[in-house]
Amino acid sequence: MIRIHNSLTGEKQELRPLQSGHVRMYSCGITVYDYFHVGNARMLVVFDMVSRYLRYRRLRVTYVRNITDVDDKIIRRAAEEGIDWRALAERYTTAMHEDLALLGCMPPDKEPRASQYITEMLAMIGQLIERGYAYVASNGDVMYAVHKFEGYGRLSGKRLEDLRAGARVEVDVAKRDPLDFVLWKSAKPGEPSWPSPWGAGRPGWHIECSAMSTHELGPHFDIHGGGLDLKFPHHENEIAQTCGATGDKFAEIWMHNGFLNIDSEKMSKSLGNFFTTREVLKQLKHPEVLRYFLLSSHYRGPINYSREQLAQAEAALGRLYNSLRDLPVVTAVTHSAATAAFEAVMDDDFNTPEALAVLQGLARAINSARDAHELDRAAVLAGELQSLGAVLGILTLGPADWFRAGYATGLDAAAIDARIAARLAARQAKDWATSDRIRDELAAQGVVVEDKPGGKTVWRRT
RNA sequence: GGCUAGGUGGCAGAGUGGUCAUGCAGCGGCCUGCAAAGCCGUGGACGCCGGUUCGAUUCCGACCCUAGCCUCCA
Repeated sequence: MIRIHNSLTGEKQELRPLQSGHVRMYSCGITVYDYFHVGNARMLVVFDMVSRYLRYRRLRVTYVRNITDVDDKIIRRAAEEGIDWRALAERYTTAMHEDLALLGCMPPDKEPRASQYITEMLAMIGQLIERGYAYVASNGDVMYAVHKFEGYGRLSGKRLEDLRAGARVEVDVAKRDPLDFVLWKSAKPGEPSWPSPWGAGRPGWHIECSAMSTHELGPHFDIHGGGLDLKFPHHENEIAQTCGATGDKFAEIWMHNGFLNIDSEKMSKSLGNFFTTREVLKQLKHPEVLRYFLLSSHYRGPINYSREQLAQAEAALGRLYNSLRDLPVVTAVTHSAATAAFEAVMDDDFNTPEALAVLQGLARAINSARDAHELDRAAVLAGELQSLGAVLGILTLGPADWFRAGYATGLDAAAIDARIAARLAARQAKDWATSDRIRDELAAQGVVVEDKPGGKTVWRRT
Protein backbone atom coordinates (compact mmCIF):
# COMPACT_ATOMS: atom_id res chain seq x y z
CA MET A 1 0.00 0.00 0.00
CA ILE A 2 1.45 3.29 -1.10
CA ARG A 3 0.55 6.30 1.00
CA ILE A 4 1.00 9.86 -0.18
CA HIS A 5 0.65 13.14 1.63
CA ASN A 6 -2.17 15.03 -0.06
CA SER A 7 -1.81 18.80 0.10
CA LEU A 8 -5.54 19.08 -0.39
CA THR A 9 -6.34 17.39 2.91
CA GLY A 10 -3.05 17.79 4.74
CA GLU A 11 -2.99 14.07 5.40
CA LYS A 12 -1.48 10.94 4.00
CA GLN A 13 -3.82 8.82 1.99
CA GLU A 14 -3.62 5.55 0.18
CA LEU A 15 -2.97 5.78 -3.51
CA ARG A 16 -5.90 4.11 -5.24
CA PRO A 17 -5.60 4.67 -8.97
CA LEU A 18 -8.86 5.75 -10.53
CA GLN A 19 -8.16 3.35 -13.36
CA SER A 20 -7.10 0.03 -11.90
CA GLY A 21 -3.32 -0.33 -11.89
CA HIS A 22 -2.81 2.84 -13.89
CA VAL A 23 -1.59 6.06 -12.28
CA ARG A 24 -2.05 9.26 -14.23
CA MET A 25 0.08 12.10 -12.99
CA TYR A 26 0.83 15.62 -14.10
CA SER A 27 3.42 18.06 -12.92
CA CYS A 28 3.93 21.68 -13.81
CA GLY A 29 7.15 21.83 -15.73
CA ILE A 30 9.27 24.86 -16.27
CA THR A 31 9.07 28.02 -18.25
CA VAL A 32 11.79 27.89 -20.85
CA TYR A 33 13.23 31.39 -20.76
CA ASP A 34 16.61 30.47 -19.23
CA TYR A 35 18.60 27.49 -18.01
CA PHE A 36 16.74 25.97 -15.11
CA HIS A 37 18.22 26.39 -11.66
CA VAL A 38 18.88 23.88 -8.91
CA GLY A 39 15.52 24.56 -7.30
CA ASN A 40 13.83 23.60 -10.54
CA ALA A 41 16.04 20.54 -10.65
CA ARG A 42 14.66 19.47 -7.32
CA MET A 43 11.10 19.42 -8.60
CA LEU A 44 12.14 17.60 -11.75
CA VAL A 45 14.07 14.96 -9.82
CA VAL A 46 11.37 14.50 -7.19
CA PHE A 47 8.61 13.72 -9.65
CA ASP A 48 10.93 11.61 -11.75
CA MET A 49 11.60 9.62 -8.59
CA VAL A 50 7.87 9.30 -7.93
CA SER A 51 7.12 8.00 -11.40
CA ARG A 52 10.06 5.61 -11.25
CA TYR A 53 8.98 4.22 -7.92
CA LEU A 54 5.36 3.75 -8.95
CA ARG A 55 6.55 1.82 -11.98
CA TYR A 56 8.85 -0.24 -9.83
CA ARG A 57 5.75 -1.08 -7.80
CA ARG A 58 4.25 -2.51 -10.96
CA LEU A 59 1.85 0.31 -11.63
CA ARG A 60 1.36 1.58 -15.11
CA VAL A 61 2.19 5.28 -15.07
CA THR A 62 1.28 8.00 -17.50
CA TYR A 63 3.38 10.97 -16.52
CA VAL A 64 2.72 14.30 -18.18
CA ARG A 65 4.98 17.27 -17.59
CA ASN A 66 4.32 20.41 -19.55
CA ILE A 67 6.60 23.03 -20.99
CA THR A 68 5.48 26.62 -20.70
CA ASP A 69 6.70 28.23 -23.90
CA VAL A 70 4.29 31.18 -24.05
CA ASP A 71 4.87 33.58 -21.21
CA ASP A 72 5.70 37.16 -20.33
CA LYS A 73 9.26 36.27 -19.42
CA ILE A 74 9.92 34.47 -22.66
CA ILE A 75 8.51 37.34 -24.66
CA ARG A 76 10.55 39.87 -22.72
CA ARG A 77 13.78 37.88 -23.01
CA ALA A 78 13.29 37.36 -26.71
CA ALA A 79 12.67 41.06 -27.21
CA GLU A 80 15.84 41.87 -25.24
CA GLU A 81 17.86 39.56 -27.43
CA GLY A 82 16.06 40.68 -30.56
CA ILE A 83 15.06 37.17 -31.55
CA ASP A 84 11.79 35.41 -32.10
CA TRP A 85 10.17 34.12 -28.89
CA ARG A 86 9.84 30.68 -30.45
CA ALA A 87 13.57 30.53 -31.09
CA LEU A 88 14.30 31.46 -27.49
CA ALA A 89 11.91 28.84 -26.14
CA GLU A 90 13.36 26.25 -28.45
CA ARG A 91 16.90 27.01 -27.32
CA TYR A 92 16.10 26.56 -23.64
CA THR A 93 13.91 23.55 -24.27
CA THR A 94 16.84 21.82 -25.89
CA ALA A 95 19.11 22.85 -23.03
CA MET A 96 16.57 21.59 -20.53
CA HIS A 97 16.48 18.18 -22.16
CA GLU A 98 20.25 17.99 -22.09
CA ASP A 99 20.42 18.82 -18.40
CA LEU A 100 17.56 16.48 -17.55
CA ALA A 101 19.34 13.62 -19.26
CA LEU A 102 22.44 14.30 -17.18
CA LEU A 103 20.33 14.31 -14.03
CA GLY A 104 19.02 10.89 -14.91
CA CYS A 105 15.43 12.01 -15.35
CA MET A 106 13.39 9.78 -17.61
CA PRO A 107 11.48 11.61 -20.31
CA PRO A 108 7.84 11.98 -19.29
CA ASP A 109 5.29 10.08 -21.32
CA LYS A 110 3.92 13.32 -22.70
CA GLU A 111 5.55 16.70 -22.70
CA PRO A 112 2.95 19.12 -24.03
CA ARG A 113 3.96 22.65 -24.97
CA ALA A 114 1.56 25.41 -24.18
CA SER A 115 1.84 27.01 -27.60
CA GLN A 116 0.37 23.89 -29.16
CA TYR A 117 -2.72 23.82 -26.98
CA ILE A 118 -4.22 27.20 -27.74
CA THR A 119 -7.32 25.54 -29.24
CA GLU A 120 -7.91 23.52 -26.07
CA MET A 121 -7.41 26.60 -23.93
CA LEU A 122 -9.90 28.60 -25.93
CA ALA A 123 -12.41 25.77 -25.63
CA MET A 124 -11.97 25.73 -21.89
CA ILE A 125 -12.28 29.48 -21.58
CA GLY A 126 -15.47 29.28 -23.63
CA GLN A 127 -16.87 26.71 -21.23
CA LEU A 128 -16.00 28.89 -18.28
CA ILE A 129 -17.81 31.87 -19.75
CA GLU A 130 -20.77 29.69 -20.64
CA ARG A 131 -20.98 28.35 -17.11
CA GLY A 132 -20.73 31.80 -15.61
CA TYR A 133 -17.25 31.51 -14.13
CA ALA A 134 -15.57 33.96 -16.46
CA TYR A 135 -16.29 37.32 -17.98
CA VAL A 136 -14.89 39.68 -20.56
CA ALA A 137 -13.41 42.66 -18.75
CA SER A 138 -13.57 46.25 -19.87
CA ASN A 139 -10.07 46.11 -21.34
CA GLY A 140 -10.87 43.09 -23.47
CA ASP A 141 -9.13 40.51 -21.24
CA VAL A 142 -11.07 37.46 -20.20
CA MET A 143 -11.09 37.09 -16.42
CA TYR A 144 -11.98 34.32 -14.04
CA ALA A 145 -14.47 35.47 -11.40
CA VAL A 146 -12.97 33.88 -8.36
CA HIS A 147 -15.94 34.34 -6.06
CA LYS A 148 -18.09 32.25 -8.39
CA PHE A 149 -16.11 29.13 -7.62
CA GLU A 150 -17.20 27.74 -4.32
CA GLY A 151 -14.09 25.78 -3.42
CA TYR A 152 -11.66 28.58 -4.12
CA GLY A 153 -8.91 28.62 -1.51
CA ARG A 154 -9.37 25.06 -0.33
CA LEU A 155 -6.00 23.82 -1.54
CA SER A 156 -4.00 26.66 -0.09
CA GLY A 157 -6.14 26.97 3.03
CA LYS A 158 -7.05 30.55 2.27
CA ARG A 159 -10.32 32.36 2.55
CA LEU A 160 -11.29 35.01 0.04
CA GLU A 161 -11.65 37.69 2.67
CA ASP A 162 -8.18 36.92 4.05
CA LEU A 163 -6.77 37.15 0.59
CA ARG A 164 -8.46 40.45 -0.03
CA ALA A 165 -7.24 41.78 3.31
CA GLY A 166 -3.66 40.89 2.50
CA ALA A 167 -3.91 41.66 -1.16
CA ARG A 168 -0.84 43.31 -2.54
CA VAL A 169 -1.99 43.16 -6.09
CA GLU A 170 -2.22 46.54 -7.65
CA VAL A 171 -5.72 47.67 -8.29
CA ASP A 172 -6.69 46.78 -11.80
CA VAL A 173 -9.78 48.64 -12.81
CA ALA A 174 -10.65 46.02 -15.37
CA LYS A 175 -11.07 43.40 -12.68
CA ARG A 176 -14.37 43.17 -10.89
CA ASP A 177 -12.56 41.66 -7.94
CA PRO A 178 -8.84 42.18 -7.24
CA LEU A 179 -8.47 38.42 -6.88
CA ASP A 180 -9.78 37.63 -10.32
CA PHE A 181 -7.12 36.39 -12.68
CA VAL A 182 -6.56 36.53 -16.40
CA LEU A 183 -7.51 33.67 -18.70
CA TRP A 184 -6.91 35.45 -21.97
CA LYS A 185 -4.87 38.60 -22.48
CA SER A 186 -5.84 40.77 -25.40
CA ALA A 187 -3.09 41.31 -27.91
CA LYS A 188 -0.44 43.98 -27.40
CA PRO A 189 1.69 45.34 -30.23
CA GLY A 190 4.81 43.30 -30.87
CA GLU A 191 3.63 40.34 -28.83
CA PRO A 192 2.56 36.97 -30.14
CA SER A 193 -1.17 36.51 -30.44
CA TRP A 194 -3.76 34.08 -31.63
CA PRO A 195 -7.28 34.75 -32.86
CA SER A 196 -10.09 34.03 -30.45
CA PRO A 197 -13.82 34.72 -30.05
CA TRP A 198 -12.78 37.55 -27.71
CA GLY A 199 -10.30 39.07 -30.08
CA ALA A 200 -6.66 38.38 -30.76
CA GLY A 201 -4.59 37.64 -27.70
CA ARG A 202 -2.63 35.07 -25.78
CA PRO A 203 -3.37 32.78 -22.86
CA GLY A 204 -2.76 33.51 -19.20
CA TRP A 205 -0.37 31.19 -17.46
CA HIS A 206 -2.86 29.28 -15.33
CA ILE A 207 -5.16 28.16 -18.13
CA GLU A 208 -2.25 26.47 -19.89
CA CYS A 209 -1.89 23.73 -17.30
CA SER A 210 -5.61 23.15 -16.98
CA ALA A 211 -6.01 22.73 -20.72
CA MET A 212 -2.98 20.49 -21.15
CA SER A 213 -3.65 18.24 -18.18
CA THR A 214 -7.33 17.85 -19.05
CA HIS A 215 -6.54 17.10 -22.65
CA GLU A 216 -3.83 14.57 -21.88
CA LEU A 217 -5.19 12.92 -18.75
CA GLY A 218 -8.88 13.77 -18.64
CA PRO A 219 -10.80 15.91 -16.15
CA HIS A 220 -10.17 13.55 -13.23
CA PHE A 221 -6.81 11.90 -12.63
CA ASP A 222 -4.63 10.69 -9.79
CA ILE A 223 -1.73 12.98 -8.94
CA HIS A 224 -0.92 16.58 -9.66
CA GLY A 225 2.48 17.82 -8.57
CA GLY A 226 4.64 20.86 -8.55
CA GLY A 227 6.73 23.11 -6.39
CA LEU A 228 5.31 24.50 -3.20
CA ASP A 229 5.39 27.99 -4.66
CA LEU A 230 2.79 26.97 -7.21
CA LYS A 231 0.26 25.97 -4.58
CA PHE A 232 -1.11 29.49 -4.55
CA PRO A 233 -2.23 30.91 -6.81
CA HIS A 234 -1.35 28.64 -9.72
CA HIS A 235 -2.75 25.36 -8.50
CA GLU A 236 -5.67 27.01 -6.79
CA ASN A 237 -6.50 28.63 -10.11
CA GLU A 238 -6.05 25.39 -12.00
CA ILE A 239 -8.62 23.77 -9.75
CA ALA A 240 -11.04 26.63 -10.28
CA GLN A 241 -10.58 26.42 -14.03
CA THR A 242 -10.72 22.69 -14.56
CA CYS A 243 -13.47 21.99 -12.07
CA GLY A 244 -15.40 25.01 -13.28
CA ALA A 245 -15.12 24.07 -16.93
CA THR A 246 -15.58 20.33 -16.66
CA GLY A 247 -17.65 19.97 -13.52
CA ASP A 248 -15.35 17.09 -12.66
CA LYS A 249 -13.01 16.51 -9.72
CA PHE A 250 -9.59 17.14 -11.28
CA ALA A 251 -6.65 15.71 -9.28
CA GLU A 252 -7.24 13.29 -6.42
CA ILE A 253 -3.91 13.95 -4.79
CA TRP A 254 -1.86 17.13 -4.84
CA MET A 255 1.85 16.79 -4.15
CA HIS A 256 4.16 19.70 -3.46
CA ASN A 257 7.89 19.52 -3.12
CA GLY A 258 9.62 21.86 -0.69
CA PHE A 259 11.99 24.60 -1.65
CA LEU A 260 15.65 24.43 -2.27
CA ASN A 261 17.12 27.17 -0.14
CA ILE A 262 20.40 28.93 -0.17
CA ASP A 263 21.50 30.47 3.11
CA SER A 264 18.07 29.48 4.43
CA GLU A 265 16.42 31.58 1.78
CA LYS A 266 14.44 30.29 -1.16
CA MET A 267 16.47 30.05 -4.34
CA SER A 268 14.65 31.85 -7.09
CA LYS A 269 15.21 33.70 -10.26
CA SER A 270 13.52 36.80 -8.92
CA LEU A 271 15.76 36.96 -5.83
CA GLY A 272 18.77 36.43 -8.02
CA ASN A 273 20.31 33.94 -5.58
CA PHE A 274 20.29 31.02 -7.95
CA PHE A 275 22.71 28.65 -9.60
CA THR A 276 21.75 27.01 -12.84
CA THR A 277 21.83 23.26 -12.82
CA ARG A 278 24.08 23.47 -15.82
CA GLU A 279 26.83 25.36 -14.01
CA VAL A 280 26.53 23.26 -10.86
CA LEU A 281 26.87 20.01 -12.78
CA LYS A 282 30.14 21.22 -14.23
CA GLN A 283 31.57 21.50 -10.74
CA LEU A 284 30.62 18.01 -9.66
CA LYS A 285 32.38 14.71 -9.95
CA HIS A 286 29.25 13.37 -11.59
CA PRO A 287 25.60 14.47 -11.99
CA GLU A 288 24.51 11.65 -9.71
CA VAL A 289 26.01 13.64 -6.84
CA LEU A 290 23.38 16.31 -7.31
CA ARG A 291 20.66 13.72 -7.60
CA TYR A 292 21.81 12.02 -4.40
CA PHE A 293 21.89 15.36 -2.65
CA LEU A 294 18.38 16.24 -3.79
CA LEU A 295 17.02 12.90 -2.62
CA SER A 296 18.85 12.96 0.71
CA SER A 297 16.09 14.92 2.38
CA HIS A 298 12.38 14.31 2.24
CA TYR A 299 10.69 15.85 -0.79
CA ARG A 300 8.25 17.90 1.26
CA GLY A 301 10.83 19.59 3.48
CA PRO A 302 13.21 22.38 2.67
CA ILE A 303 16.73 21.57 1.61
CA ASN A 304 19.66 23.89 1.93
CA TYR A 305 22.03 24.11 -0.97
CA SER A 306 25.73 24.44 -0.30
CA ARG A 307 29.03 23.14 -1.55
CA GLU A 308 29.58 21.33 1.74
CA GLN A 309 26.31 19.48 1.31
CA LEU A 310 27.29 18.44 -2.18
CA ALA A 311 30.64 17.23 -0.86
CA GLN A 312 28.87 15.13 1.75
CA ALA A 313 26.57 13.73 -0.90
CA GLU A 314 29.57 12.83 -3.01
CA ALA A 315 31.18 11.02 -0.09
CA ALA A 316 27.99 9.15 0.73
CA LEU A 317 27.43 8.13 -2.86
CA GLY A 318 31.09 7.18 -3.16
CA ARG A 319 30.65 4.86 -0.23
CA LEU A 320 27.90 3.01 -2.09
CA TYR A 321 30.01 2.73 -5.21
CA ASN A 322 32.97 1.59 -3.18
CA SER A 323 30.99 -1.36 -1.89
CA LEU A 324 30.27 -2.41 -5.47
CA ARG A 325 33.88 -2.48 -6.55
CA ASP A 326 35.43 -5.60 -8.05
CA LEU A 327 32.43 -7.82 -7.66
CA PRO A 328 30.92 -9.93 -10.41
CA VAL A 329 27.73 -8.55 -11.83
CA VAL A 330 24.66 -10.43 -10.68
CA THR A 331 21.54 -9.75 -12.65
CA ALA A 332 19.15 -12.01 -10.76
CA VAL A 333 16.77 -9.93 -8.70
CA THR A 334 16.83 -10.80 -5.07
CA HIS A 335 14.26 -10.01 -2.47
CA SER A 336 15.98 -9.65 0.83
CA ALA A 337 15.10 -7.84 4.00
CA ALA A 338 16.73 -4.74 2.55
CA THR A 339 14.34 -4.69 -0.38
CA ALA A 340 11.40 -5.07 1.97
CA ALA A 341 12.71 -2.22 4.11
CA PHE A 342 13.28 -0.08 1.04
CA GLU A 343 9.73 -0.62 -0.13
CA ALA A 344 8.30 0.00 3.31
CA VAL A 345 9.88 3.43 3.63
CA MET A 346 9.23 4.41 0.03
CA ASP A 347 5.62 3.30 0.28
CA ASP A 348 5.27 5.77 3.11
CA ASP A 349 5.20 8.99 1.12
CA PHE A 350 8.45 8.41 -0.74
CA ASN A 351 10.86 8.62 2.17
CA THR A 352 14.02 8.80 0.13
CA PRO A 353 16.34 9.66 3.07
CA GLU A 354 15.30 6.44 4.75
CA ALA A 355 15.63 4.61 1.47
CA LEU A 356 19.19 5.88 1.11
CA ALA A 357 19.86 4.71 4.67
CA VAL A 358 18.72 1.25 3.59
CA LEU A 359 21.14 1.39 0.70
CA GLN A 360 23.94 2.40 3.05
CA GLY A 361 23.09 -0.55 5.25
CA LEU A 362 23.28 -2.79 2.22
CA ALA A 363 26.69 -1.37 1.41
CA ARG A 364 27.89 -2.25 4.87
CA ALA A 365 26.53 -5.78 4.50
CA ILE A 366 28.42 -6.13 1.24
CA ASN A 367 31.65 -4.91 2.79
CA SER A 368 31.25 -7.25 5.74
CA ALA A 369 30.63 -10.19 3.44
CA ARG A 370 33.70 -9.21 1.48
CA ASP A 371 35.78 -9.06 4.63
CA ALA A 372 34.54 -12.52 5.51
CA HIS A 373 35.62 -13.68 2.03
CA GLU A 374 32.04 -14.48 1.12
CA LEU A 375 32.26 -13.01 -2.32
CA ASP A 376 29.25 -14.79 -3.71
CA ARG A 377 27.03 -13.36 -1.03
CA ALA A 378 28.60 -9.94 -1.49
CA ALA A 379 27.89 -10.10 -5.21
CA VAL A 380 24.26 -10.98 -4.67
CA LEU A 381 23.83 -8.10 -2.26
CA ALA A 382 25.63 -5.81 -4.68
CA GLY A 383 23.15 -6.73 -7.38
CA GLU A 384 20.36 -5.86 -5.01
CA LEU A 385 21.99 -2.54 -4.09
CA GLN A 386 22.40 -1.61 -7.70
CA SER A 387 18.84 -2.46 -8.64
CA LEU A 388 17.40 -0.53 -5.70
CA GLY A 389 19.67 2.38 -6.54
CA ALA A 390 18.31 2.35 -10.06
CA VAL A 391 14.83 2.91 -8.68
CA LEU A 392 16.11 6.20 -7.32
CA GLY A 393 18.11 6.89 -10.45
CA ILE A 394 21.51 6.43 -8.86
CA LEU A 395 24.26 3.79 -9.05
CA THR A 396 23.75 3.63 -12.77
CA LEU A 397 27.46 3.63 -13.51
CA GLY A 398 29.87 0.78 -13.24
CA PRO A 399 31.94 1.36 -10.08
CA ALA A 400 35.10 1.72 -12.14
CA ASP A 401 33.50 4.48 -14.17
CA TRP A 402 32.44 6.25 -11.01
CA PHE A 403 35.91 6.22 -9.53
CA ARG A 404 37.54 7.34 -12.73
CA ALA A 405 35.01 10.08 -13.28
CA GLY A 406 36.02 13.32 -11.73
CA TYR A 407 37.50 16.68 -11.84
CA ALA A 408 39.96 17.58 -14.50
CA THR A 409 43.41 16.95 -13.11
CA GLY A 410 45.59 17.29 -16.15
CA LEU A 411 46.46 13.61 -15.90
CA ASP A 412 44.83 11.06 -18.14
CA ALA A 413 44.39 7.43 -17.22
CA ALA A 414 47.48 6.31 -19.12
CA ALA A 415 49.67 8.85 -17.35
CA ILE A 416 48.30 7.78 -13.99
CA ASP A 417 48.86 4.12 -14.80
CA ALA A 418 52.46 4.93 -15.67
CA ARG A 419 53.02 6.63 -12.32
CA ILE A 420 51.38 3.70 -10.56
CA ALA A 421 53.72 1.32 -12.34
CA ALA A 422 56.73 3.38 -11.29
CA ARG A 423 55.48 3.38 -7.75
CA LEU A 424 54.95 -0.36 -7.81
CA ALA A 425 58.57 -0.86 -8.83
CA ALA A 426 59.69 1.34 -5.96
CA ARG A 427 57.51 -0.57 -3.55
CA GLN A 428 58.92 -3.88 -4.68
CA ALA A 429 62.36 -2.50 -3.99
CA LYS A 430 61.02 -1.33 -0.63
CA ASP A 431 61.94 2.21 -1.61
CA TRP A 432 59.19 3.70 0.51
CA ALA A 433 60.40 7.26 0.08
CA THR A 434 59.95 7.15 -3.69
CA SER A 435 56.70 5.25 -3.37
CA ASP A 436 55.26 7.82 -0.99
CA ARG A 437 56.48 10.72 -3.07
CA ILE A 438 54.67 9.41 -6.13
CA ARG A 439 51.57 8.86 -4.06
CA ASP A 440 51.73 12.42 -2.75
CA GLU A 441 52.22 13.83 -6.22
CA LEU A 442 49.19 11.98 -7.50
CA ALA A 443 47.17 13.08 -4.50
CA ALA A 444 48.06 16.68 -5.25
CA GLN A 445 46.43 16.16 -8.63
CA GLY A 446 43.27 14.64 -7.25
CA VAL A 447 44.19 11.00 -7.62
CA VAL A 448 44.00 8.72 -4.61
CA VAL A 449 46.05 5.58 -4.63
CA GLU A 450 44.97 2.47 -2.76
CA ASP A 451 47.08 -0.64 -2.30
CA LYS A 452 45.02 -3.78 -2.29
CA PRO A 453 45.93 -7.27 -1.07
CA GLY A 454 47.88 -9.35 -3.56
CA GLY A 455 50.14 -6.52 -4.67
CA LYS A 456 47.34 -4.83 -6.61
CA THR A 457 47.09 -1.05 -6.67
CA VAL A 458 44.00 0.84 -7.71
CA TRP A 459 43.36 4.55 -8.10
CA ARG A 460 40.42 6.84 -8.12
CA ARG A 461 39.78 10.48 -8.70
CA THR A 462 38.56 12.48 -5.77
C1' G B 1 -1.85 41.39 9.85
C1' G B 2 -3.90 36.36 7.87
C1' C B 3 -2.48 31.39 6.58
C1' U B 4 1.18 27.22 6.33
C1' A B 5 5.54 24.52 7.42
C1' G B 6 9.61 23.79 10.68
C1' G B 7 13.18 24.15 15.06
C1' U B 8 17.04 16.85 16.40
C1' G B 9 24.16 15.52 18.29
C1' G B 10 30.34 19.33 15.00
C1' C B 11 27.61 19.26 9.82
C1' A B 12 23.48 17.24 7.07
C1' G B 13 19.15 14.52 7.88
C1' A B 14 15.20 10.45 9.19
C1' G B 15 12.25 8.67 12.96
C1' U B 16 9.85 7.16 17.51
C1' G B 17 5.62 7.48 23.84
C1' G B 18 10.15 3.49 27.12
C1' U B 19 16.71 -0.83 23.22
C1' C B 20 19.47 1.18 16.42
C1' A B 21 18.42 5.95 12.00
C1' U B 22 21.85 6.89 8.11
C1' G B 23 25.97 9.67 5.83
C1' C B 24 30.10 13.14 6.64
C1' A B 25 33.50 14.68 10.54
C1' G B 26 35.83 12.83 15.70
C1' C B 27 37.94 9.05 18.94
C1' G B 28 39.93 3.74 19.99
C1' G B 29 41.15 -0.97 17.72
C1' C B 30 42.07 -4.46 13.42
C1' C B 31 44.25 -4.48 8.61
C1' U B 32 48.59 -1.76 5.96
C1' G B 33 55.86 -0.80 5.12
C1' C B 34 53.08 3.87 6.04
C1' A B 35 48.56 5.22 3.99
C1' A B 36 43.80 4.80 1.60
C1' A B 37 39.57 1.84 1.55
C1' G B 38 37.12 -1.48 4.67
C1' C B 39 35.69 -3.89 9.22
C1' C B 40 34.77 -3.76 14.69
C1' G B 41 33.82 -0.52 18.73
C1' U B 42 32.68 4.47 20.72
C1' G B 43 31.15 9.52 22.47
C1' G B 44 27.50 13.19 21.39
C1' A B 45 20.65 15.37 20.22
C1' C B 46 15.91 16.28 20.23
C1' G B 47 14.28 25.46 20.80
C1' C B 48 12.08 27.29 25.76
C1' C B 49 8.24 26.71 29.70
C1' G B 50 4.23 24.12 31.55
C1' G B 51 0.63 19.82 31.19
C1' U B 52 -0.99 14.52 30.26
C1' U B 53 1.69 9.82 31.45
C1' C B 54 4.76 4.94 35.46
C1' G B 55 7.75 7.29 31.45
C1' A B 56 7.97 12.39 26.35
C1' U B 57 12.51 14.45 21.69
C1' U B 58 7.83 11.97 20.25
C1' C B 59 0.94 13.78 22.60
C1' C B 60 -1.47 18.73 24.39
C1' G B 61 -1.04 24.19 25.48
C1' A B 62 1.62 28.82 25.77
C1' C B 63 6.09 31.23 24.33
C1' C B 64 10.60 32.28 21.43
C1' C B 65 12.93 31.76 16.73
C1' U B 66 13.26 30.60 11.34
C1' A B 67 11.32 29.98 6.54
C1' G B 68 7.37 30.15 2.98
C1' C B 69 2.67 31.86 0.88
C1' C B 70 -0.88 36.11 0.71
C1' U B 71 2.53 39.43 -6.29
C1' C B 72 5.79 36.28 -11.29
C1' C B 73 8.41 31.85 -9.32
C1' A B 74 9.64 24.41 -9.16
